[in-house]
Amino acid sequence: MNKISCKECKTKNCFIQQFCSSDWIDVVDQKKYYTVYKQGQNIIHEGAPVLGIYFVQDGKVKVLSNGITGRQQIVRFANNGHILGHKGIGNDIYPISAVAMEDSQICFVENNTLHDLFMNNPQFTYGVMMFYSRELRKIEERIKNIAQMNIREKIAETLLLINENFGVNANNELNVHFTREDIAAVAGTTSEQVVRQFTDFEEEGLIAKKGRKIEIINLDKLKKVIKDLNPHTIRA
Amino acid sequence: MNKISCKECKTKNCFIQQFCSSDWIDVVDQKKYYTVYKQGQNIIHEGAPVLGIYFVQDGKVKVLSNGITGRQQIVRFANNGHILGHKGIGNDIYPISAVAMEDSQICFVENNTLHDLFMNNPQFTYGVMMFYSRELRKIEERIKNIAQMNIREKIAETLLLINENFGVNANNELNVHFTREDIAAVAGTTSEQVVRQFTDFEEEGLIAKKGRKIEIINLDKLKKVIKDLNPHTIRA
DNA sequence: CGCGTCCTTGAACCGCGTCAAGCCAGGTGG
DNA sequence: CCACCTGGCTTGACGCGGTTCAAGGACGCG
Repeated sequence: MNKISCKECKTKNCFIQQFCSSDWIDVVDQKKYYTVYKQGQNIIHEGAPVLGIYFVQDGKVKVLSNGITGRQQIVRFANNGHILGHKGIGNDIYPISAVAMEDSQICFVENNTLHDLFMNNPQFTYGVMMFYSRELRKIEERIKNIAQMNIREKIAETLLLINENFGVNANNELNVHFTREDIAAVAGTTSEQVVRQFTDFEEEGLIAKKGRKIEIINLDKLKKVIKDLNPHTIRA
Repeated sequence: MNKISCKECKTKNCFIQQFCSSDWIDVVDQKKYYTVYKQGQNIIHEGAPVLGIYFVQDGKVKVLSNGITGRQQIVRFANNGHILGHKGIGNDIYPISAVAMEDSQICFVENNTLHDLFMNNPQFTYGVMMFYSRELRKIEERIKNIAQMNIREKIAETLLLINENFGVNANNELNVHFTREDIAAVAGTTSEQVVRQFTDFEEEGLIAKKGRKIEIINLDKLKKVIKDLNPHTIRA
Protein backbone atom coordinates (compact mmCIF):
# COMPACT_ATOMS: atom_id res chain seq x y z
CA MET A 1 0.00 0.00 0.00
CA ASN A 2 1.80 3.01 -1.38
CA LYS A 3 0.75 6.30 0.19
CA ILE A 4 0.85 9.57 -1.69
CA SER A 5 -0.29 13.04 -0.73
CA CYS A 6 -3.29 14.91 -2.00
CA LYS A 7 -1.30 17.47 -3.99
CA GLU A 8 0.62 14.76 -5.80
CA CYS A 9 -2.68 13.24 -6.81
CA LYS A 10 -3.62 14.86 -10.09
CA THR A 11 -6.59 12.77 -11.13
CA LYS A 12 -9.47 14.92 -12.17
CA ASN A 13 -12.09 12.83 -10.36
CA CYS A 14 -10.99 13.75 -6.86
CA PHE A 15 -14.08 14.56 -4.80
CA ILE A 16 -12.03 16.56 -2.35
CA GLN A 17 -10.29 18.71 -4.92
CA GLN A 18 -13.47 19.04 -6.93
CA PHE A 19 -15.72 20.32 -4.17
CA CYS A 20 -13.57 21.73 -1.39
CA SER A 21 -11.78 25.02 -0.89
CA SER A 22 -7.99 24.86 -1.08
CA ASP A 23 -7.39 25.07 2.66
CA TRP A 24 -9.46 21.92 3.08
CA ILE A 25 -7.43 20.17 0.43
CA ASP A 26 -4.40 21.08 2.54
CA VAL A 27 -6.01 19.55 5.62
CA VAL A 28 -6.61 16.28 3.81
CA ASP A 29 -3.15 16.51 2.28
CA GLN A 30 -1.47 16.71 5.67
CA LYS A 31 -3.07 13.47 6.70
CA LYS A 32 -1.81 11.69 3.58
CA TYR A 33 -4.78 9.42 3.28
CA TYR A 34 -4.29 8.53 -0.38
CA THR A 35 -3.33 4.92 -0.88
CA VAL A 36 -2.63 2.58 -3.79
CA TYR A 37 -4.21 -0.86 -3.53
CA LYS A 38 -2.89 -3.80 -5.57
CA GLN A 39 -5.14 -5.93 -7.79
CA GLY A 40 -7.12 -8.41 -5.71
CA GLN A 41 -6.47 -6.54 -2.49
CA ASN A 42 -9.25 -5.99 0.02
CA ILE A 43 -10.14 -2.33 0.53
CA ILE A 44 -13.09 -2.83 2.86
CA HIS A 45 -13.67 -5.91 5.00
CA GLU A 46 -17.26 -6.91 5.65
CA GLY A 47 -17.91 -6.70 9.38
CA ALA A 48 -15.14 -4.22 10.15
CA PRO A 49 -16.12 -1.01 11.98
CA VAL A 50 -16.87 2.02 9.82
CA LEU A 51 -14.01 4.44 10.40
CA GLY A 52 -14.74 6.62 7.40
CA ILE A 53 -15.44 6.40 3.68
CA TYR A 54 -13.30 5.74 0.61
CA PHE A 55 -13.18 7.69 -2.64
CA VAL A 56 -11.96 5.92 -5.74
CA GLN A 57 -9.48 8.29 -7.38
CA ASP A 58 -8.37 5.99 -10.12
CA GLY A 59 -9.17 2.30 -10.38
CA LYS A 60 -11.72 -0.44 -10.70
CA VAL A 61 -13.40 -1.98 -7.69
CA LYS A 62 -16.04 -4.64 -7.03
CA VAL A 63 -18.36 -4.30 -4.03
CA LEU A 64 -19.59 -7.61 -2.68
CA SER A 65 -21.56 -9.18 0.12
CA ASN A 66 -20.64 -12.54 1.63
CA GLY A 67 -22.95 -13.49 4.48
CA ILE A 68 -22.65 -16.71 6.44
CA THR A 69 -22.82 -19.42 3.79
CA GLY A 70 -20.09 -17.66 1.87
CA ARG A 71 -21.68 -17.60 -1.54
CA GLN A 72 -20.68 -14.17 -2.69
CA GLN A 73 -22.79 -11.60 -4.47
CA ILE A 74 -21.27 -8.69 -6.36
CA VAL A 75 -23.52 -5.80 -5.51
CA ARG A 76 -22.07 -3.04 -7.65
CA PHE A 77 -18.93 -1.75 -9.29
CA ALA A 78 -17.04 1.41 -8.51
CA ASN A 79 -14.60 3.32 -10.64
CA ASN A 80 -13.11 6.81 -10.86
CA GLY A 81 -14.96 9.33 -8.72
CA HIS A 82 -17.10 6.77 -6.91
CA ILE A 83 -17.59 6.32 -3.17
CA LEU A 84 -17.09 3.10 -1.22
CA GLY A 85 -18.67 2.52 2.19
CA HIS A 86 -21.49 4.72 3.25
CA LYS A 87 -21.50 7.29 5.95
CA GLY A 88 -22.90 5.49 8.97
CA ILE A 89 -24.28 6.83 12.22
CA GLY A 90 -22.68 5.91 15.53
CA ASN A 91 -20.54 2.79 15.67
CA ASP A 92 -21.54 1.00 12.54
CA ILE A 93 -19.89 -1.86 10.69
CA TYR A 94 -19.48 -2.34 6.95
CA PRO A 95 -22.13 -4.69 5.54
CA ILE A 96 -20.09 -5.26 2.37
CA SER A 97 -16.54 -5.86 1.21
CA ALA A 98 -14.71 -3.99 -1.54
CA VAL A 99 -11.92 -5.53 -3.60
CA ALA A 100 -9.65 -3.88 -6.17
CA MET A 101 -10.08 -5.42 -9.64
CA GLU A 102 -6.83 -3.76 -10.74
CA ASP A 103 -4.26 -1.51 -9.07
CA SER A 104 -6.36 1.34 -7.67
CA GLN A 105 -5.66 4.66 -6.09
CA ILE A 106 -8.06 5.11 -3.18
CA CYS A 107 -8.56 8.03 -0.81
CA PHE A 108 -9.66 7.25 2.72
CA VAL A 109 -11.33 9.99 4.74
CA GLU A 110 -11.91 9.14 8.37
CA ASN A 111 -15.09 10.09 10.19
CA ASN A 112 -13.90 13.25 11.95
CA THR A 113 -12.29 14.77 8.87
CA LEU A 114 -15.36 13.76 6.89
CA HIS A 115 -17.65 15.47 9.36
CA ASP A 116 -15.58 18.65 9.18
CA LEU A 117 -15.65 18.52 5.39
CA PHE A 118 -19.45 18.18 5.38
CA MET A 119 -19.92 21.00 7.86
CA ASN A 120 -17.61 23.45 6.13
CA ASN A 121 -18.06 22.62 2.44
CA PRO A 122 -21.73 22.62 1.37
CA GLN A 123 -20.60 21.90 -2.20
CA PHE A 124 -18.92 18.74 -0.98
CA THR A 125 -22.06 17.58 0.85
CA TYR A 126 -24.09 18.36 -2.26
CA GLY A 127 -21.71 16.34 -4.43
CA VAL A 128 -21.89 13.32 -2.16
CA MET A 129 -25.68 13.64 -1.93
CA MET A 130 -25.94 13.61 -5.72
CA PHE A 131 -23.68 10.59 -5.97
CA TYR A 132 -25.83 8.62 -3.53
CA SER A 133 -28.97 9.73 -5.35
CA ARG A 134 -27.66 8.42 -8.68
CA GLU A 135 -26.48 5.15 -7.16
CA LEU A 136 -29.82 4.60 -5.46
CA ARG A 137 -31.62 5.18 -8.71
CA LYS A 138 -29.36 2.73 -10.53
CA ILE A 139 -29.69 0.00 -7.93
CA GLU A 140 -33.47 0.33 -7.74
CA GLU A 141 -33.59 -0.43 -11.44
CA ARG A 142 -31.35 -3.44 -10.90
CA ILE A 143 -33.60 -4.90 -8.18
CA LYS A 144 -36.31 -5.54 -10.71
CA ASN A 145 -33.88 -7.04 -13.20
CA ILE A 146 -32.38 -9.44 -10.69
CA ALA A 147 -35.79 -10.50 -9.37
CA GLN A 148 -37.49 -11.12 -12.70
CA MET A 149 -34.98 -11.81 -15.47
CA ASN A 150 -34.12 -15.33 -16.55
CA ILE A 151 -30.50 -16.49 -16.54
CA ARG A 152 -29.92 -15.60 -20.18
CA GLU A 153 -31.00 -12.02 -19.55
CA LYS A 154 -29.12 -11.72 -16.27
CA ILE A 155 -25.87 -12.78 -17.91
CA ALA A 156 -26.38 -10.38 -20.81
CA GLU A 157 -27.11 -7.65 -18.26
CA THR A 158 -23.90 -8.50 -16.41
CA LEU A 159 -21.82 -8.17 -19.58
CA LEU A 160 -23.45 -4.82 -20.23
CA LEU A 161 -22.73 -3.67 -16.68
CA ILE A 162 -19.07 -4.66 -16.93
CA ASN A 163 -18.82 -2.92 -20.26
CA GLU A 164 -20.42 0.25 -18.91
CA ASN A 165 -18.32 0.39 -15.79
CA PHE A 166 -14.93 -0.82 -16.97
CA GLY A 167 -15.08 -0.57 -20.75
CA VAL A 168 -13.29 -2.48 -23.53
CA ASN A 169 -9.84 -2.19 -25.09
CA ALA A 170 -9.02 -1.47 -28.74
CA ASN A 171 -9.97 -5.03 -29.71
CA ASN A 172 -13.40 -4.74 -28.07
CA GLU A 173 -12.30 -7.09 -25.30
CA LEU A 174 -13.50 -6.41 -21.77
CA ASN A 175 -10.76 -4.44 -19.99
CA VAL A 176 -10.90 -6.29 -16.68
CA HIS A 177 -10.80 -10.06 -16.48
CA PHE A 178 -13.74 -11.56 -14.67
CA THR A 179 -13.72 -15.28 -13.94
CA ARG A 180 -16.92 -17.20 -14.80
CA GLU A 181 -17.39 -17.35 -11.05
CA ASP A 182 -17.27 -13.54 -10.82
CA ILE A 183 -19.82 -13.18 -13.59
CA ALA A 184 -22.05 -15.69 -11.82
CA ALA A 185 -21.69 -13.67 -8.61
CA VAL A 186 -23.02 -10.58 -10.38
CA ALA A 187 -25.84 -12.36 -12.17
CA GLY A 188 -26.76 -14.47 -9.16
CA THR A 189 -26.24 -17.88 -10.79
CA THR A 190 -23.55 -20.56 -11.16
CA SER A 191 -20.39 -20.61 -13.23
CA GLU A 192 -21.73 -23.56 -15.27
CA GLN A 193 -24.68 -21.53 -16.46
CA VAL A 194 -22.35 -18.68 -17.40
CA VAL A 195 -20.25 -21.05 -19.50
CA ARG A 196 -23.28 -22.51 -21.28
CA GLN A 197 -24.69 -19.06 -21.98
CA PHE A 198 -21.37 -17.79 -23.31
CA THR A 199 -21.32 -20.71 -25.75
CA ASP A 200 -24.82 -19.75 -26.91
CA PHE A 201 -23.91 -16.06 -27.20
CA GLU A 202 -20.83 -17.01 -29.24
CA GLU A 203 -22.88 -19.17 -31.63
CA GLU A 204 -25.31 -16.29 -32.05
CA GLY A 205 -22.45 -13.91 -32.84
CA LEU A 206 -22.89 -11.62 -29.84
CA ILE A 207 -19.54 -12.28 -28.22
CA ALA A 208 -16.33 -14.19 -28.92
CA LYS A 209 -14.07 -16.07 -26.53
CA LYS A 210 -10.42 -15.10 -27.04
CA GLY A 211 -8.51 -17.33 -24.68
CA ARG A 212 -9.93 -16.15 -21.37
CA LYS A 213 -10.83 -12.73 -22.69
CA ILE A 214 -14.32 -11.87 -23.85
CA GLU A 215 -14.78 -9.81 -26.98
CA ILE A 216 -18.02 -7.95 -27.48
CA ILE A 217 -18.97 -8.53 -31.13
CA ASN A 218 -22.44 -7.04 -31.25
CA LEU A 219 -23.39 -4.72 -28.41
CA ASP A 220 -26.81 -3.89 -29.83
CA LYS A 221 -27.86 -7.53 -30.08
CA LEU A 222 -26.62 -8.06 -26.54
CA LYS A 223 -28.88 -5.27 -25.33
CA LYS A 224 -31.80 -6.79 -27.19
CA VAL A 225 -31.39 -10.03 -25.24
CA ILE A 226 -33.04 -8.16 -22.39
CA LYS A 227 -36.60 -8.05 -23.68
CA ASP A 228 -38.13 -6.34 -20.67
CA LEU A 229 -35.55 -3.60 -20.58
CA ASN A 230 -37.06 -0.65 -18.76
CA PRO A 231 -37.53 2.04 -21.44
CA HIS A 232 -36.30 4.60 -18.92
CA THR A 233 -33.02 2.89 -18.22
CA ILE A 234 -30.12 4.94 -19.43
CA ARG A 235 -27.46 2.73 -20.99
CA ALA A 236 -23.96 3.71 -22.01
CA MET B 1 -55.91 15.70 -3.07
CA ASN B 2 -56.27 17.98 -0.11
CA LYS B 3 -53.62 20.71 0.11
CA ILE B 4 -52.49 22.14 3.40
CA SER B 5 -49.78 24.65 4.24
CA CYS B 6 -46.42 23.94 5.85
CA LYS B 7 -47.24 25.63 9.15
CA GLU B 8 -50.40 23.60 9.56
CA CYS B 9 -48.34 20.47 9.11
CA LYS B 10 -47.19 19.52 12.59
CA THR B 11 -45.69 16.09 11.93
CA LYS B 12 -42.30 15.76 13.52
CA ASN B 13 -40.71 14.05 10.53
CA CYS B 14 -40.83 17.06 8.22
CA PHE B 15 -37.47 17.34 6.49
CA ILE B 16 -38.04 20.99 5.75
CA GLN B 17 -38.92 21.98 9.29
CA GLN B 18 -36.25 19.74 10.68
CA PHE B 19 -33.34 21.07 8.73
CA CYS B 20 -34.21 24.53 7.44
CA SER B 21 -34.19 27.97 8.98
CA SER B 22 -37.62 29.52 9.60
CA ASP B 23 -37.55 31.87 6.63
CA TRP B 24 -37.13 28.89 4.35
CA ILE B 25 -40.07 27.15 5.94
CA ASP B 26 -42.03 30.28 5.07
CA VAL B 27 -40.91 30.06 1.46
CA VAL B 28 -42.13 26.49 1.19
CA ASP B 29 -45.26 27.42 3.09
CA GLN B 30 -46.20 30.11 0.60
CA LYS B 31 -46.15 27.57 -2.18
CA LYS B 32 -48.50 25.24 -0.30
CA TYR B 33 -47.00 22.08 -1.66
CA TYR B 34 -48.30 19.75 1.04
CA THR B 35 -50.89 17.31 -0.27
CA VAL B 36 -52.95 14.41 1.05
CA TYR B 37 -53.09 11.33 -1.21
CA LYS B 38 -55.85 8.74 -0.82
CA GLN B 39 -55.14 5.03 -0.42
CA GLY B 40 -54.26 3.45 -3.75
CA GLN B 41 -53.57 6.78 -5.38
CA ASN B 42 -50.54 7.25 -7.60
CA ILE B 43 -48.00 9.75 -6.25
CA ILE B 44 -45.33 9.28 -8.89
CA HIS B 45 -45.94 7.92 -12.39
CA GLU B 46 -43.14 5.91 -14.00
CA GLY B 47 -41.98 7.75 -17.10
CA ALA B 48 -43.19 11.19 -16.04
CA PRO B 49 -40.62 14.02 -16.05
CA VAL B 50 -38.86 14.73 -12.75
CA LEU B 51 -40.17 18.07 -11.56
CA GLY B 52 -38.93 17.73 -7.99
CA ILE B 53 -38.92 15.30 -5.11
CA TYR B 54 -41.51 14.18 -2.57
CA PHE B 55 -41.16 13.93 1.22
CA VAL B 56 -43.46 11.57 3.06
CA GLN B 57 -44.77 13.51 6.06
CA ASP B 58 -47.16 10.92 7.31
CA GLY B 59 -48.18 7.77 5.47
CA LYS B 60 -47.20 4.47 3.94
CA VAL B 61 -46.03 4.19 0.36
CA LYS B 62 -44.82 1.44 -1.97
CA VAL B 63 -42.25 2.20 -4.64
CA LEU B 64 -42.49 -0.01 -7.70
CA SER B 65 -41.09 -0.55 -11.16
CA ASN B 66 -43.19 -1.78 -14.07
CA GLY B 67 -41.15 -2.18 -17.19
CA ILE B 68 -42.58 -3.21 -20.54
CA THR B 69 -44.07 -6.63 -19.84
CA GLY B 70 -45.97 -5.12 -16.95
CA ARG B 71 -44.99 -7.54 -14.23
CA GLN B 72 -44.50 -5.21 -11.31
CA GLN B 73 -41.71 -5.26 -8.77
CA ILE B 74 -41.98 -3.48 -5.42
CA VAL B 75 -38.57 -1.98 -4.96
CA ARG B 76 -38.87 -0.46 -1.49
CA PHE B 77 -41.26 1.03 1.02
CA ALA B 78 -41.39 4.58 2.30
CA ASN B 79 -42.97 5.92 5.44
CA ASN B 80 -42.71 8.99 7.66
CA GLY B 81 -39.66 11.10 6.92
CA HIS B 82 -38.70 9.24 3.75
CA ILE B 83 -37.97 10.66 0.30
CA LEU B 84 -39.62 9.61 -2.97
CA GLY B 85 -38.05 10.28 -6.34
CA HIS B 86 -34.40 11.11 -6.52
CA LYS B 87 -32.84 14.37 -7.42
CA GLY B 88 -32.04 14.06 -11.09
CA ILE B 89 -29.82 16.13 -13.33
CA GLY B 90 -31.19 17.89 -16.37
CA ASN B 91 -34.48 16.69 -17.80
CA ASP B 92 -34.84 13.31 -16.24
CA ILE B 93 -37.86 11.02 -15.96
CA TYR B 94 -38.94 8.89 -12.99
CA PRO B 95 -37.84 5.26 -13.44
CA ILE B 96 -40.34 4.12 -10.78
CA SER B 97 -43.89 4.67 -9.61
CA ALA B 98 -45.01 5.41 -6.05
CA VAL B 99 -48.45 4.45 -4.72
CA ALA B 100 -50.03 5.33 -1.36
CA MET B 101 -50.79 2.19 0.69
CA GLU B 102 -53.04 4.27 2.96
CA ASP B 103 -54.06 7.93 3.11
CA SER B 104 -50.74 9.78 3.12
CA GLN B 105 -49.60 13.32 3.60
CA ILE B 106 -46.92 14.09 1.06
CA CYS B 107 -44.84 17.22 0.52
CA PHE B 108 -43.75 18.03 -3.02
CA VAL B 109 -40.76 20.30 -3.52
CA GLU B 110 -40.13 21.33 -7.11
CA ASN B 111 -36.66 21.52 -8.60
CA ASN B 112 -36.02 25.25 -8.26
CA THR B 113 -37.14 25.46 -4.64
CA LEU B 114 -35.16 22.30 -3.95
CA HIS B 115 -32.04 23.78 -5.48
CA ASP B 116 -32.44 26.92 -3.37
CA LEU B 117 -32.94 24.80 -0.27
CA PHE B 118 -29.75 22.85 -0.98
CA MET B 119 -27.72 25.96 -1.66
CA ASN B 120 -28.88 27.86 1.41
CA ASN B 121 -29.35 25.13 4.02
CA PRO B 122 -26.29 22.89 4.39
CA GLN B 123 -28.08 21.04 7.19
CA PHE B 124 -30.84 20.16 4.74
CA THR B 125 -28.37 18.85 2.16
CA TYR B 126 -26.65 16.87 4.89
CA GLY B 127 -29.97 15.36 6.00
CA VAL B 128 -30.86 14.29 2.47
CA MET B 129 -27.36 12.93 1.93
CA MET B 130 -27.68 10.80 5.07
CA PHE B 131 -31.08 9.51 4.00
CA TYR B 132 -29.76 8.39 0.62
CA SER B 133 -26.73 6.82 2.30
CA ARG B 134 -28.93 4.73 4.60
CA GLU B 135 -31.24 3.69 1.77
CA LEU B 136 -28.33 2.68 -0.42
CA ARG B 137 -26.91 0.59 2.38
CA LYS B 138 -30.25 -1.12 2.94
CA ILE B 139 -30.84 -1.87 -0.72
CA GLU B 140 -27.31 -3.21 -1.25
CA GLU B 141 -28.03 -5.76 1.45
CA ARG B 142 -31.29 -6.68 -0.28
CA ILE B 143 -29.60 -7.33 -3.64
CA LYS B 144 -27.88 -10.39 -2.27
CA ASN B 145 -31.09 -11.65 -0.68
CA ILE B 146 -33.10 -11.30 -3.84
CA ALA B 147 -30.42 -12.92 -5.98
CA GLN B 148 -29.66 -15.93 -3.78
CA MET B 149 -32.54 -16.74 -1.44
CA ASN B 150 -35.06 -19.46 -2.27
CA ILE B 151 -38.76 -18.66 -2.35
CA ARG B 152 -39.33 -19.67 1.26
CA GLU B 153 -36.67 -17.24 2.46
CA LYS B 154 -37.76 -14.45 0.13
CA ILE B 155 -41.31 -14.60 1.44
CA ALA B 156 -40.13 -14.63 5.06
CA GLU B 157 -37.92 -11.65 4.24
CA THR B 158 -40.89 -9.85 2.73
CA LEU B 159 -42.98 -10.35 5.87
CA LEU B 160 -40.10 -9.02 7.94
CA LEU B 161 -39.75 -5.99 5.66
CA ILE B 162 -43.46 -5.18 5.90
CA ASN B 163 -43.31 -5.59 9.65
CA GLU B 164 -40.27 -3.32 9.94
CA ASN B 165 -41.68 -0.62 7.71
CA PHE B 166 -45.35 -0.58 8.59
CA GLY B 167 -45.58 -2.48 11.86
CA VAL B 168 -48.38 -4.53 13.44
CA ASN B 169 -51.49 -3.61 15.43
CA ALA B 170 -52.35 -4.65 19.00
CA ASN B 171 -53.25 -8.16 17.79
CA ASN B 172 -49.90 -8.62 16.04
CA GLU B 173 -51.60 -8.34 12.66
CA LEU B 174 -49.80 -6.50 9.88
CA ASN B 175 -51.06 -2.92 9.82
CA VAL B 176 -51.36 -2.55 6.07
CA HIS B 177 -53.16 -5.11 3.92
CA PHE B 178 -51.02 -6.55 1.17
CA THR B 179 -52.61 -8.84 -1.39
CA ARG B 180 -50.77 -12.09 -2.14
CA GLU B 181 -49.96 -10.43 -5.45
CA ASP B 182 -48.31 -7.51 -3.62
CA ILE B 183 -46.24 -9.86 -1.49
CA ALA B 184 -45.20 -11.73 -4.62
CA ALA B 185 -44.20 -8.43 -6.20
CA VAL B 186 -41.85 -7.72 -3.30
CA ALA B 187 -40.39 -11.23 -3.13
CA GLY B 188 -40.12 -11.59 -6.90
CA THR B 189 -42.36 -14.64 -7.27
CA THR B 190 -46.02 -15.53 -7.96
CA SER B 191 -49.10 -15.26 -5.76
CA GLU B 192 -49.52 -19.06 -5.83
CA GLN B 193 -46.12 -19.56 -4.25
CA VAL B 194 -46.99 -16.99 -1.60
CA VAL B 195 -50.18 -18.87 -0.74
CA ARG B 196 -48.40 -22.21 -0.50
CA GLN B 197 -45.69 -20.75 1.71
CA PHE B 198 -48.23 -19.06 3.99
CA THR B 199 -49.89 -22.43 4.51
CA ASP B 200 -46.54 -23.92 5.46
CA PHE B 201 -45.71 -21.02 7.78
CA GLU B 202 -49.09 -21.40 9.45
CA GLU B 203 -48.57 -25.14 10.00
CA GLU B 204 -45.19 -24.38 11.51
CA GLY B 205 -46.72 -21.83 13.86
CA LEU B 206 -44.90 -18.78 12.48
CA ILE B 207 -47.96 -16.88 11.28
CA ALA B 208 -51.76 -17.19 11.36
CA LYS B 209 -54.29 -16.26 8.69
CA LYS B 210 -57.12 -14.19 10.20
CA GLY B 211 -59.52 -13.69 7.35
CA ARG B 212 -57.31 -11.70 4.99
CA LYS B 213 -55.12 -10.35 7.74
CA ILE B 214 -51.81 -11.93 8.63
CA GLU B 215 -50.85 -12.30 12.27
CA ILE B 216 -47.21 -12.70 13.18
CA ILE B 217 -47.11 -15.47 15.79
CA ASN B 218 -43.40 -16.03 16.15
CA LEU B 219 -41.14 -13.30 14.84
CA ASP B 220 -37.93 -14.98 15.95
CA LYS B 221 -38.71 -18.18 14.09
CA LEU B 222 -39.61 -16.12 11.05
CA LYS B 223 -36.19 -14.50 11.16
CA LYS B 224 -34.54 -17.90 11.46
CA VAL B 225 -36.14 -19.00 8.20
CA ILE B 226 -33.47 -16.89 6.57
CA LYS B 227 -30.48 -19.11 7.20
CA ASP B 228 -27.94 -16.98 5.46
CA LEU B 229 -29.01 -13.79 7.17
CA ASN B 230 -26.11 -11.41 6.99
CA PRO B 231 -24.85 -11.12 10.59
CA HIS B 232 -24.36 -7.41 9.99
CA THR B 233 -27.90 -6.75 8.95
CA ILE B 234 -29.71 -4.58 11.44
CA ARG B 235 -33.26 -5.83 11.97
CA ALA B 236 -36.01 -4.14 13.86
C1' DC C 1 7.24 -28.79 -18.93
C1' DG C 2 4.38 -29.56 -15.03
C1' DC C 3 1.07 -28.12 -12.02
C1' DG C 4 -2.81 -25.48 -10.38
C1' DT C 5 -6.61 -22.90 -11.49
C1' DC C 6 -10.07 -22.03 -14.33
C1' DC C 7 -13.08 -23.52 -17.99
C1' DT C 8 -16.26 -26.83 -20.27
C1' DT C 9 -19.62 -30.41 -20.94
C1' DG C 10 -22.93 -34.00 -19.69
C1' DA C 11 -26.52 -36.01 -16.96
C1' DA C 12 -29.80 -36.22 -13.25
C1' DC C 13 -32.73 -34.04 -10.12
C1' DC C 14 -35.99 -30.76 -8.30
C1' DG C 15 -37.75 -26.13 -7.20
C1' DC C 16 -40.69 -23.10 -8.93
C1' DG C 17 -43.58 -20.97 -12.51
C1' DT C 18 -47.71 -21.86 -15.19
C1' DC C 19 -52.29 -23.25 -16.11
C1' DA C 20 -56.73 -24.56 -14.69
C1' DA C 21 -60.40 -25.08 -11.61
C1' DG C 22 -62.83 -24.33 -7.42
C1' DC C 23 -63.41 -21.76 -3.03
C1' DC C 24 -64.13 -18.09 0.21
C1' DA C 25 -64.54 -13.35 2.13
C1' DG C 26 -66.57 -9.26 2.16
C1' DG C 27 -69.02 -5.74 -0.20
C1' DT C 28 -73.51 -4.45 -2.57
C1' DG C 29 -78.12 -4.18 -3.44
C1' DG C 30 -82.66 -5.77 -2.85
C1' DC D 1 -80.69 -9.05 7.02
C1' DC D 2 -79.95 -12.16 3.53
C1' DA D 3 -78.48 -13.50 -1.34
C1' DC D 4 -75.72 -12.69 -4.67
C1' DC D 5 -71.43 -11.47 -7.00
C1' DT D 6 -66.84 -10.33 -7.74
C1' DG D 7 -62.11 -10.16 -6.75
C1' DG D 8 -58.97 -12.28 -4.25
C1' DC D 9 -57.42 -16.74 -2.28
C1' DT D 10 -56.34 -21.78 -2.52
C1' DT D 11 -55.08 -26.21 -4.32
C1' DG D 12 -53.45 -29.67 -7.66
C1' DA D 13 -50.96 -31.29 -11.76
C1' DC D 14 -47.43 -30.70 -14.93
C1' DG D 15 -43.24 -29.33 -17.29
C1' DC D 16 -39.33 -26.43 -17.89
C1' DG D 17 -35.26 -23.96 -16.45
C1' DG D 18 -31.67 -23.96 -13.57
C1' DT D 19 -28.84 -26.01 -9.85
C1' DT D 20 -25.97 -29.66 -8.56
C1' DC D 21 -22.65 -33.26 -9.07
C1' DA D 22 -19.02 -35.33 -11.57
C1' DA D 23 -15.33 -35.75 -14.82
C1' DG D 24 -12.34 -34.20 -18.29
C1' DG D 25 -9.83 -30.38 -20.87
C1' DA D 26 -7.25 -26.06 -21.53
C1' DC D 27 -4.90 -22.08 -20.35
C1' DG D 28 -1.10 -19.72 -18.25
C1' DC D 29 2.18 -19.17 -14.66
C1' DG D 30 6.52 -20.52 -12.51
